[in-house]
Amino acid sequence: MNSKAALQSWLNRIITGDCIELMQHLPDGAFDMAFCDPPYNLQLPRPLLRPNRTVVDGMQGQAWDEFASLQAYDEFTVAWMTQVRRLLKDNGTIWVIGTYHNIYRVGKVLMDLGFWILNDVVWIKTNPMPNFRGTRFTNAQETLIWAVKDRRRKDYTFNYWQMKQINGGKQMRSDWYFPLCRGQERVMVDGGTKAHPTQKPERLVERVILASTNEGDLVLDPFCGVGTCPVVCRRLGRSFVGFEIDAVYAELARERLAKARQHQAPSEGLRASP
Amino acid sequence: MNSKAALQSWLNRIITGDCIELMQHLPDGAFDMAFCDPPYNLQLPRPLLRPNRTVVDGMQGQAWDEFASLQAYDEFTVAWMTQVRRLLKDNGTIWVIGTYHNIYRVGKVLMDLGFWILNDVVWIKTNPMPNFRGTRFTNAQETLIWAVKDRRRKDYTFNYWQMKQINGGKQMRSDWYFPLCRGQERVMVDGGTKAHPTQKPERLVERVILASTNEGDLVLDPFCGVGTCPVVCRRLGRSFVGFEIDAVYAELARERLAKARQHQAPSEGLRASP
DNA sequence: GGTGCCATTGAATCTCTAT
DNA sequence: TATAGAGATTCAATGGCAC
Repeated sequence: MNSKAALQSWLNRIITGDCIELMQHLPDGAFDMAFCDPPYNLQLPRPLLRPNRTVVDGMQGQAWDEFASLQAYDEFTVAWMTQVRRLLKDNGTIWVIGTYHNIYRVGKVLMDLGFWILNDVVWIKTNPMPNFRGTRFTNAQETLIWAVKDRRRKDYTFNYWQMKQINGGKQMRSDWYFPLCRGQERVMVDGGTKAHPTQKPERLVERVILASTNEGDLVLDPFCGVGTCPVVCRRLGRSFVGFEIDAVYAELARERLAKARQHQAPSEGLRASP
Repeated sequence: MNSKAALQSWLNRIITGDCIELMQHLPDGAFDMAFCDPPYNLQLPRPLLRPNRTVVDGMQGQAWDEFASLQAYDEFTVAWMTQVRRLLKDNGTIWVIGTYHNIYRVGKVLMDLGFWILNDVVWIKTNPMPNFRGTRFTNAQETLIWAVKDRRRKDYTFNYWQMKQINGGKQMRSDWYFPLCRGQERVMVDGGTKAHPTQKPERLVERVILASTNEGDLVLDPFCGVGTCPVVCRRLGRSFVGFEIDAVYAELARERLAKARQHQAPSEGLRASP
């Protein structure tokens, strides 16, 4: 199977497997945007207790987030990001999300590979987890880096006016305020436990996609987890290819995707006149 | 002159010169905290010097030149940060402030040198400069990284309760809201032009110092510009050593420092009983 | 149905000391 | 060096349940 056939067969689907390997089957320059939510390499040796002595059900013990060293994490980053870069159009953009555990290393690699940073955006959490021990500041934000593949291309997609409209008529800023993903949106298993420890809120990903893609664009999601980005793409009329190495997450993502509302283009009669 | 004599002679003074060279005259482990506001990779205020004092060619546009520039900036960062690390106590902390132009590279070097990140803090600007061309989001924040020299040392200074009090009784978060440095505080020359392009607001530096030092502590400021950190140190009763390579900035900083209000320890009779 | 109280929980590099 | 026990310590949002 050639690379264009592979793309066709994976279009709007979630594929189980290692994105670094799978991306090698896809053709150069096929994607308009990539949304990347890689493992953060959190390095949590011990469980954390709340003041009432209950255990925080967090990232501790997640094998997929454990790397042998900083160097190993860097090599992993170079491997996946090199493929993502190859798959993007020259005026395509990449979004990467992370915290201080990984974002500085990821951002450095991104610059070294030739990406040109357009903004860094901070997702300010309206309801972050406190620092229970009083040893640091409440860790209240995550960072997203937005960059274009080729510095010389000024024709990357940025829906300035739509962003301005969303922001009440004022230019959209780089600080975005959303709560954590909880409630009905959170994917659950076994009755009442969260399926994925780090599911992102749909509203966050929605703003990313609205800002930097147009209807019909093709989006790459190499670490799609339980499928937040594919679901938002489907709702907003963007095509996508999603990869997820964990078979359980991938299947949950497919089920979620099947239930997601599909985008409806406005009918001819309802369109605004030109 | 030995290193302890050098420290004594520079105490609470602003020294004109290259911090990478000057720091070599100071003794190991003398400082409790370092506040570092290094030049950004882009729009450098002066020709970028490699650690070996050769000038980096400022030509723009060529890929090899961009890479050489990034690499030179990394070398510069390693050079100054290695010295800062040597001068810190093992439980001392470093603060570095930057934007997306440099903070990812600086943060990566910081981790590689063995610093252990405690938080990244975002300074959200309440009055940022808009993006006039409408090609990106308004760049509304800068990033500060706070890290301890030795990961194993848990006894770094963090004035948790004071921060909580400042924040209205709730745990201080990592998102801080301050306006840009303007008005009376902004150092001006020639009647009405800004003396320094990136003068930081005193309130921002004040929170940094209140959070991570105690009265009488010794603070290192290797890039002190027009002297915001020294002024705040003086007002809050912290000692400091400040370096600035630009003689004009350094002199403006000294004049500003001379006018700054000195910290007054509460008199014996006014102190709270133990 | 609405309101109020209580329990639960979240990408977290979260202590100190004795054995 | 690793483990166990004592001890100090949390904010906003959601959901269930009583009234």
